[in-house]
Amino acid sequence: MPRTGRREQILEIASRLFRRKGYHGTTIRDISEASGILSGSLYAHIRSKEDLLFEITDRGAELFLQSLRPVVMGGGPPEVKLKKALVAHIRVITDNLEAATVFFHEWKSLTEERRRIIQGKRDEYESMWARLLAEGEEQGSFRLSDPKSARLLILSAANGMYQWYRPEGELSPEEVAERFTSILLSGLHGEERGETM
Amino acid sequence: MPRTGRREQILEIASRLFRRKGYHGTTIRDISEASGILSGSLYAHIRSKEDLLFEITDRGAELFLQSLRPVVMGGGPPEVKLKKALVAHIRVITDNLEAATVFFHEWKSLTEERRRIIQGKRDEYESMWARLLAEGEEQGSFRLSDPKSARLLILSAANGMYQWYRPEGELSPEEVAERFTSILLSGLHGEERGETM
DNA sequence: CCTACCGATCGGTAGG
DNA sequence: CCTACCGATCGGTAGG
Repeated sequence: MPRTGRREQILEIASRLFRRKGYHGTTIRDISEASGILSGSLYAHIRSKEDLLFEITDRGAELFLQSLRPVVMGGGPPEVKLKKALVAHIRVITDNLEAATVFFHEWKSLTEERRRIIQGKRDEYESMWARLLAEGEEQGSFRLSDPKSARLLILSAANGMYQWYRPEGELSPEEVAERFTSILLSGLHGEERGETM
Repeated sequence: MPRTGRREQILEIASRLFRRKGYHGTTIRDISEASGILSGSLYAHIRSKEDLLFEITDRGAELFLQSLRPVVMGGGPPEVKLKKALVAHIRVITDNLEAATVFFHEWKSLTEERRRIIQGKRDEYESMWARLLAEGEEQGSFRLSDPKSARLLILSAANGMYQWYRPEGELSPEEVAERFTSILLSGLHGEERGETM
């Protein structure tokens, strides 16, 4: 009978390897060596290599959704919600750097059916951001000449974080979110400082 | 003797496949079938599969560098240069969607020595953007409380375009660049409209 | 979770 | 550019 947490350990190791070498660039034997379980024995814990990719990717999607949902549903001024959303997004990335990277980078390697599941969750996440921006516009906080461009710019900037954020860097997730919010709200022409958000 | 353009044709096909399935997810036989050349015969044109990845990636890097260089070197107000830089960046992506995607997505699959070459060109590109922003700050056009965060936000947004830009979409590269510039300069609080840039 | 293994496929080559 | 092929490795399984 499998020791408790063994499967979690395999998922963590797979996340790390998929992040570094990609899904197709990682072999079952790589995972075997890194986990100290012979490759054939891995199949006592998993059904297939793709199962690992799906589970990592799907958990990642859920983390993003679950952390953004209360922000979008909650109240407060749009500026505050924007910052909270960015904090939530960055927190998911910084707390799950491997899984988040695999989520962004490798989900297209899933086969049809499972890729569609992830695609659905990505769409849901994107539409939550769209709602947040639309609300800001309705309330007069944001003036967006083109909401779609604004959404794409913000999401690209937020999604790109997994490529450069280092937990050991000088800025905390909250500080990065604060600076991004400042630039996004006021632009390069004149950032506001010392906002009490 | 190889027909003229045969090698180019192979590179184009490889770009398309690497974009869709990733480098490790694409086999020599995939390229063989798509190009109508038997897999063994491909090696009359290339030395290795990795050669293809490197050539695609390196050409992509050069396209980005060569299109940004005249903008950074040239004169004009920082706002105009920012927009020109975004136009140049988007143009490279839209005119070379496959190669640009491979450049962003697959360069880490290169082996040590060649990955370092690409890394160097990426650093060079990033530092050109840094110079552009620093110049804007020196001239009083931009007020950046944190230049590094600003650079990362802008580059992430610009780099993310390969993931969503569709040539057949409603916005031309210039129009996307204009909207991005507007948001980046003035922020969501108040975009300027009808600027004569 | 191990031993022992399988058929399929991989990138690449020899000889024309 | 084709024919014919190679050794290595792949994801996965049978039987304990």
